[in-house]
Amino acid sequence: MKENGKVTIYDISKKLNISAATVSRALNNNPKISKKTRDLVFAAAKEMNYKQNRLAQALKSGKSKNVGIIVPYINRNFFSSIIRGIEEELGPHGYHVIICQTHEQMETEVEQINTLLNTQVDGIFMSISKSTTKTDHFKKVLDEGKSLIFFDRKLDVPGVSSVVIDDFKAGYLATEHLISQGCKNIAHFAGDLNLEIYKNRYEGYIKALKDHGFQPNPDYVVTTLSSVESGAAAVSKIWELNEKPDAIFSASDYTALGAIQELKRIGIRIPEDFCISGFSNEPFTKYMEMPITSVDQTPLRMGKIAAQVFLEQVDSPQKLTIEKKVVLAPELMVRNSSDRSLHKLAIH
Amino acid sequence: MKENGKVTIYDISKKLNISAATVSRALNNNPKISKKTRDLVFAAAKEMNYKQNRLAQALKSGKSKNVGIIVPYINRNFFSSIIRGIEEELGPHGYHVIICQTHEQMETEVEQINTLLNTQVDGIFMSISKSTTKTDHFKKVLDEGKSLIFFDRKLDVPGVSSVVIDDFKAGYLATEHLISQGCKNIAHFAGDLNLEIYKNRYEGYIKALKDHGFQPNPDYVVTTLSSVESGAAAVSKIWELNEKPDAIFSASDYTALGAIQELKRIGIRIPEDFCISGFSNEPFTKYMEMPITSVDQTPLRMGKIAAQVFLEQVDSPQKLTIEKKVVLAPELMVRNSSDRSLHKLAIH
DNA sequence: TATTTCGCTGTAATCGATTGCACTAAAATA
DNA sequence: TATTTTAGTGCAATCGATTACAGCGAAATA
Repeated sequence: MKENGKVTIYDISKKLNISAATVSRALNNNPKISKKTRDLVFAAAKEMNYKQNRLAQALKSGKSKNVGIIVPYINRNFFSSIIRGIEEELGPHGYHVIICQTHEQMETEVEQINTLLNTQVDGIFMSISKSTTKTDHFKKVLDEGKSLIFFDRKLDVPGVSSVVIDDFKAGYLATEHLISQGCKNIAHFAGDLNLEIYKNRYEGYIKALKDHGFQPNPDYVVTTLSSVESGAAAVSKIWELNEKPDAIFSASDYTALGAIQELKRIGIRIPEDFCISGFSNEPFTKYMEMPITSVDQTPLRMGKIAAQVFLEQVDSPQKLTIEKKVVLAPELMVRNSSDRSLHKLAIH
Repeated sequence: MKENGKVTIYDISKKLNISAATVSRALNNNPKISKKTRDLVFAAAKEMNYKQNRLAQALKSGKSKNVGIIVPYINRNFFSSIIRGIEEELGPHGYHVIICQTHEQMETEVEQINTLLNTQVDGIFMSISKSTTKTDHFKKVLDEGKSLIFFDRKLDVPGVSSVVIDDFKAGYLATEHLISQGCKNIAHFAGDLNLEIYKNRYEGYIKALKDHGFQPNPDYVVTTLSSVESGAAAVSKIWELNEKPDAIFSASDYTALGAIQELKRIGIRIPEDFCISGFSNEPFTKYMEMPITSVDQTPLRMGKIAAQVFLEQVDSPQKLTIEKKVVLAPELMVRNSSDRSLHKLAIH
């Protein structure tokens, strides 16, 4: 009960007339300490309102029991859900999570990694920024003997584990679903193709078309930003084509929404005349009056699995040689924006 | 460049044949160190890839440059936006944010506070859980000389600062707006009235009614959970009344959405026959085909201001005596679900 | 020339907890 | 009774950085 509320093992040791070493051992339930002493120490610790100083422990042990999580923006549903998953899996193991944002800047990403390393985190989880091209800063993490785990957006770096969904398959499934609904001219609203995830979605789309005997049409592929406005603009663009599409597989729910709004505005009926699938299963997709078909990326699960990979690695002595790549299955949530079966029933 | 990549000031001091103290001073730009030595040290530090150990600094200085943020759930738009605001304001000052969840359990909240204190955070930001009734754990934080700042959901605890929006005013504004649209029988879908925020919204609602000559009707107040289902159920409930309401001020966007869905299902026209306002300005409210009127809580701003309050306190020596209470103005976002002016124009 | 001042650097303690090694007294064994 | 074992503790170094205090050589002053 000192002024600043800082009670240390030395305070306890003085009070009980024993050494600080004994207090430390007693608190850690070291079997070499007699039950009598241990009980005394615990009683005194409680009475004096002793709190262990995790900083001191961390300095001594070299393990801070903190991990860093780096994402472009915290307040995106996808990322905050992953963070939640990691926190919930790691919390019970005594870890705290430190959150950083990159704002999609590689420069900031490098900086964040450096400060996290300075803080002695035991590992780093991250989704790379859109502008990330170099990998030196990732290697630094490995050089320090800490594990690095990519989730969703990744780069191939030796020694770095990753947890992603199968974006290729997701693109394939969504496109195949649109085909199954009778769509013949399927457009794709792509994301930044420099990112692996968007490239894979695109390729899944292409493959599905080919597998079902459709010739991919480059005019049907529009690169968009993940925004409602961008989706509406992209619709205007493809609407200038002679042979207009009758479906869109969008790599983003926001562009899908913008597309739907624009299509309705120009009088297109969905899903009768036009089918749409988005991506990410953003909360709003299921709340719409016309719920939007989308691909669920199971972010909570993704976070939990990333955390499990981390835990395996910290416990293992040869952690750096293990490089675990987990690929999760995406789940297509079929909803009204692309589901003609409901509609047909209504017609009958 | 040792095995584990740990370079300390001692390594630099050995290499340059000077003392570690000099290295430390040089790195900290202590003016007592000659420029020559300083340059040598910086060069060596860079060459050896030296990284300061923030744990050691923290232990020595008593300042970890970490703050804790405790929220019920990370992946709620409102909370993740606040976290973002805090991170963006504190990051440039060298702070890291550690995130914890309570899952609305007071027990967990107490635990999280304890582990954060053990980790020697310099301050704690939090929104209390629904089940929080005691305040002992908050006092502990103050006893340790650290600042505690509530945002949104708070309790009155001496010495604890807070940043909230004026929920009373928000409730008043929303209700008054509904009145201005010609609604005569306005219901309220309330949240957990044990929480100050929901109580204030309710009271703002009551006051607005009275101020405009309406007699509050207890039958029109339904306590709901913040979910779509709960909103639909609440509509069913008020629809059993003889005199049915013609508007709802809902303390949650989710219940507002559920209400809209249910009202549409039973054939009520919105906003012609019925007006609705939600609360929180969840992202989906503006994306709906019938965008939902809602109260914006400006979470980003709230987070930034909370961070500013913290910064003022850590810099001030008598921080514990200052107890700052910031009340932000809410912003009513009027949208189609309650805006009859648009509708009238259409009729003309 | 003798003394004071100043600029720069080193010594050692400190933050709080942990742990290898040494030590003592009591118990077990010869 | 003499000796070994064992249980229980203490001493002191350590993790890495900071900082009060002391010290030393060179320049400035008397």
